Amino acid sequence: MDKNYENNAGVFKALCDSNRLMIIDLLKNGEKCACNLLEEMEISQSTLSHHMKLLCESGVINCRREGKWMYYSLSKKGFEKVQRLLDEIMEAAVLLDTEEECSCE
Amino acid sequence: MDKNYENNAGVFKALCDSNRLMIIDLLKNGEKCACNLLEEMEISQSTLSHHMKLLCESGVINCRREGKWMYYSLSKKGFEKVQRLLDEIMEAAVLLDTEEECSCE
DNA sequence: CACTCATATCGATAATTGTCAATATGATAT
DNA sequence: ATATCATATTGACAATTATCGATATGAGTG
Repeated sequence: MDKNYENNAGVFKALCDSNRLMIIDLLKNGEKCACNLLEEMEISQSTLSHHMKLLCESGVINCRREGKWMYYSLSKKGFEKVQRLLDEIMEAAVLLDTEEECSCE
Repeated sequence: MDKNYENNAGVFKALCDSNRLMIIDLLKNGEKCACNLLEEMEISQSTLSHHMKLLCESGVINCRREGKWMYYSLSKKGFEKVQRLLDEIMEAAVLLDTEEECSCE
């Protein structure tokens, strides 16, 4: 149980950083080399490498090496997993939006 | 652009903590009072309150006050927003899973 | 082999986040 | 008004994460 919460949280962690979302966005048009990503972002090479590692480990991004270069692409499987996670939450749920938004502040 | 990444990251941040996922899970069967949630979790009252604030602000949870009590429930709208975010990522994307999982490690 | 290039890892630091105990607030009841 | 109960906020601290520069690794090249 608790293990599962931890695991699932890990998947969402991959998506909760703005730089990582930008990386995902940059990959929407297809596979890119790490060096291309680096050019388009204002972060250091080691920081990019760190984010790529996280993204790959969480499964939402695929990578493959080609000689010196690393190529990254979005993982259909990975994102489907995230969707399934969300679906699980929603489907089992009694979702009753009260008329208004959260009324307390 | 950058603003948007930041905003979207915020939505996923709500889901990237195991205690918050547990709270969401506990709310699957319907609205619950903060005090009930507190009974079922091993965190302090102030910590729960902090998480509830985050969850409400991100929009995935509704709250309403009834006298002294706060009642929380999952927000259909909120989760649909998260799904839409994910869809945006996936739909625009050229998702090409290479035959195998990430081959580098 | 030595050299270069692309990427990964390490170690340190800064920033953010989770947590708690203590206290404040706001509602109800006496 | 005072007391009590449920929740929120505050302030402090611990844990985690993002970031960087420096260095290591590993692949290609001369």
